[in-house]
Amino acid sequence: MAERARPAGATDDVDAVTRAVLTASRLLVAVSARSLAAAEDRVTLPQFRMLVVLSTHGAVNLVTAADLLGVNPSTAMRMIDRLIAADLVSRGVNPANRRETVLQLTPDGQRIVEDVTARRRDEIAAIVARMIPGQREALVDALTAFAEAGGEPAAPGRGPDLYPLGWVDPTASSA
Amino acid sequence: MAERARPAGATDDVDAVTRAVLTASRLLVAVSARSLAAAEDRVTLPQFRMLVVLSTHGAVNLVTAADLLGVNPSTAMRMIDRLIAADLVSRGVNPANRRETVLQLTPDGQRIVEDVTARRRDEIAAIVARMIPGQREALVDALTAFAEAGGEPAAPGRGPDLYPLGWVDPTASSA
DNA sequence: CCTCATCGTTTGCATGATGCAAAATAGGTC
DNA sequence: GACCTATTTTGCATCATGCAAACGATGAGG
Repeated sequence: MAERARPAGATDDVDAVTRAVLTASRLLVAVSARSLAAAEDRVTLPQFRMLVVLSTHGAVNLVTAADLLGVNPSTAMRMIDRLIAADLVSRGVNPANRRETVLQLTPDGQRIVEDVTARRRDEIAAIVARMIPGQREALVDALTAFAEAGGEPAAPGRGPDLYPLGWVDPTASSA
Repeated sequence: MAERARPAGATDDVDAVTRAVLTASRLLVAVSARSLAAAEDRVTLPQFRMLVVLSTHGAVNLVTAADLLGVNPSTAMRMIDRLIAADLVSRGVNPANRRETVLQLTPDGQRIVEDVTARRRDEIAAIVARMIPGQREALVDALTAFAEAGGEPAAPGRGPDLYPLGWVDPTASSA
């Protein structure tokens, strides 16, 4: 819609950028999928997402974890059961409020998240390293402008950089 | 790994770009998630992925669809059953080879894919439209260089532009 | 023609993810 | 102590998933 409603000049402009964004998007998804692949024989994708949530938000109770994940508490409940059985998550009782549980990653669970995260960072860094320095600077500026236009907080070094991690791409398989 | 093994100068450079890429990545996932939301009360996410496959690859048989989706034929089988029940996909018999089926989108199925695709394009176009023209050009160049460094084919106008469409973001919900 | 290996589809079985609704449990109020 | 609320847990139903086996159609040799 947005592009169709304009004279040809501005249209082609926005359209070209959109196409470039979509292509880059495809690459990013492919990178993430590869990073994830390593962990997929230990946990399912939803389980990994739960690990990410616990990794970024530390000790939380069940409803909070469910909210952060955007799923029903009952779903989170059974997922946690399985993760505990796999020794990736621990469940304790909040001494201040005995009706709440306290969920936390075990060292094993922490390590899985770190491994995938590191792998993804490395893959992106490797791609970036193949660009010439001038392109790198330009990319930072361009992406920063894009993220700002899209209203995405620039995500400063907030810990171990966990972001859009844990997706599935429908078309990546067809590539 | 890749960054840790270098002196500080080059490291910070690559690191800054990596961070920018990850931020942009998060935005792109958020955009896709929003585009998908509209369709999620009609089909599940795996079902939508199947629709995308059928939309891009036209009439295919079951094993092909399963391969494109990266799932077991039995999984694809039952998914197709449900999509047929919802009148989003049709199943016929290949007259040339009666042991093969021919799967195709119904008009309804086609429309769902088109709606989500259009919504996503529009959202990205809207973001791009908020950037100043100079930034837009720079973004195209930068992303093109990035995609090339990552070995992603620049995806020319190959039809209705279907790409990384249909993911799930573990951290998007926590934003 | 009949038989057999093969390919594509389908079904059986088991596990995980998911949501809604209801039960059980713990905390706080009057 | 009765009552309301928040949290966890369980019951039930549906979808997604893979592996293995059964079924059905093709095509090649005999």
